Amino acid sequence: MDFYRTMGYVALGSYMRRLGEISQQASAQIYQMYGMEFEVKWFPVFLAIAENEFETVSKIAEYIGQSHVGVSLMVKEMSKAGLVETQKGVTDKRETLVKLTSKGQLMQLRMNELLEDLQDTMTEVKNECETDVLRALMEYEQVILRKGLPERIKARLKTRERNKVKIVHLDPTTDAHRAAFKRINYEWIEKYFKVEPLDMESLENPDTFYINKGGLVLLAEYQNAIVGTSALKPMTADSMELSKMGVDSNAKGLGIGELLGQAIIDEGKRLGLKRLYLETNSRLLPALNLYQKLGFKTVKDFSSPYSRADVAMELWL
Amino acid sequence: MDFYRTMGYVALGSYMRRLGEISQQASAQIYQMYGMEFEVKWFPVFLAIAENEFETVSKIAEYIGQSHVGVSLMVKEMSKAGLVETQKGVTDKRETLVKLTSKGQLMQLRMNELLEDLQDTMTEVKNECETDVLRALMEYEQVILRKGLPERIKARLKTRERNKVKIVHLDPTTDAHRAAFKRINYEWIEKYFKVEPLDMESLENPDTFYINKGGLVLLAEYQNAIVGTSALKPMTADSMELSKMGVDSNAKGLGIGELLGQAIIDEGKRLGLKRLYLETNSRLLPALNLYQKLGFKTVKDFSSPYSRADVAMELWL
DNA sequence: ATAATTTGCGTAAGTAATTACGTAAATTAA
DNA sequence: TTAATTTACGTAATTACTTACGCAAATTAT
Repeated sequence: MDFYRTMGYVALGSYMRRLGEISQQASAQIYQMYGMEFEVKWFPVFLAIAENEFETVSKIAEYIGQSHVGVSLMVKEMSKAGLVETQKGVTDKRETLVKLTSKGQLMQLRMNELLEDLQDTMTEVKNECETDVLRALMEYEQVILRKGLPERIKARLKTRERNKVKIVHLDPTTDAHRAAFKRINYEWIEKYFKVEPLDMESLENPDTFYINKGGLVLLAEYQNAIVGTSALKPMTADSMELSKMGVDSNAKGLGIGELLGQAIIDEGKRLGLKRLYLETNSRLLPALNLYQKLGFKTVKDFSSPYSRADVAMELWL
Repeated sequence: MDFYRTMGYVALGSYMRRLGEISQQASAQIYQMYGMEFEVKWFPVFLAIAENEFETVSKIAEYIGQSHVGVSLMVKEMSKAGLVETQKGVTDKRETLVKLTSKGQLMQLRMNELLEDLQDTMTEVKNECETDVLRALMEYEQVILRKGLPERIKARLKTRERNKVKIVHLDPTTDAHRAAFKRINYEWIEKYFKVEPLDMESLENPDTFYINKGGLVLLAEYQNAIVGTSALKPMTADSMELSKMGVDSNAKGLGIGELLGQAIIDEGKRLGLKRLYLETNSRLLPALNLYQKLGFKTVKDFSSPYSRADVAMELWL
């Protein structure tokens, strides 16, 4: 068990299972000591039947938290051992009602003796421990029931992956850059709208359309692939238009849009701009939320060369 | 899980196992989230190999506390998945040395990221709990390692069973009594010594030999069977000789000898005796210990009609 | 040096559970 | 009332281990 102890909380699950298995082996020995021909695994099923006579298979299963199949098999075994007997339900003919036989009742008497002694023994163990294991386990169960481990770790995974995203300037001489810029933007435009002539012109020629005019195109690189784009095109001396903001559908959820947006704002500040402007569509809710989060405010009156634009926003730097 | 919680410490083992299983299911989800094609059960084996390159199967098994067969099978699976590779030992040709492949090393990098995040997550969980589960579990393990549950419960079982033993007077008209008196005493006399004429006379006729002379024969009854005997035979007006103290070999360990001895002493007091006397043999160590425990002291000079008698003891009431 | 024992590992079989799936009865919807 | 869905349960297959056992290499005893 040394391994599990050095691994600490990380291997808590395995450690618990292992300790549990050891305890169950001890239980087998104890049953033997008490002269009981009784399998450890029957214990919860047996107690459930002993408590409520004429339980059904599925009620027992639910009560003890095991599958109905497992209960069904165990009832069969216990039946063979002469401890329980079954009969079909009267009102509901699908049910299998289970009750103790007289032999089972004798076993129950012996079991009660064992449980009494075990209770005392466990109290002894408990008193030798500083902390109350059972309480600790029950509390732990409550905590991970409230919010499971996968859910808890998700946020950490996201920030970890987001940190791996690099923002780079589009290099017009790199084919992979040009291809990704086209692919990612055609993807979302075709999904929601129609590709317009201006789209084709800008996506095919990022150099002449953005960069040579004093603007820029930023790309998000993740795992050796380009997964996000955004562009700035000069409007006046101290303002530019943000556009072509797109994230690869396989890379959604990492917050890449936010990274790109923040990088664009930083670039704007670096270039000494006073204002960023953008046009988008009211159907693109995640985009609207992102722009709002970045600090953009809606502009009322505007006209656009794009037919899909029905919302305009600006950000004063 | 309600069942396990209401059962409390009695079902602690099952409860731990169940919680562990739930945690392991969560682990499977987490691996998937991290994009790892990795089975939960590989975890300890994988870490063992990652820590020490070129571990042997049995060293891994010992380290993680599983059977070497299990490790062998998992190494096979992981080998198939391309994570590890094996080679036969050079100095010891029986050994199978295991190390990570380059794919395994990549997996290890990802695993390290996961473990780092999991570490943080578990710290978060730990902080939400009042009591430290891991500490509690480790403490519990220590306590039951020091003295296991079967050992702890044994004493309680013994007193419970001893309380079921009834001491009764031999009834000469009851065949079962006479038969048991003979059987139990012949058993130990034949095992250690030789049956003497006086044995036969007394064992065949407990009425004329003991009871009609003012003495008595006590029997220990347990589970509807006679499992122990002892007799008192008058010597003088206020002293009697204790003899024929025997316990069925199947009922040893319950302390029946002590019960019989104490009952004999009580009878002696009730009859107003001043002294109990007995003869035994120095080879019968458990018997000597019992008599000493009951308060008998060795008598130096004595003569006995039994050839096996080489020790005499007395108790002043 | 030879024999006996121990050690390392793997195959086969067993165990205690599970999930997948099928059947029949009961319940709900149309 | 008929059809669709849900529920109760069992068989079969699967999983994640275990123990039993056997072989071969290494070590120890004679």
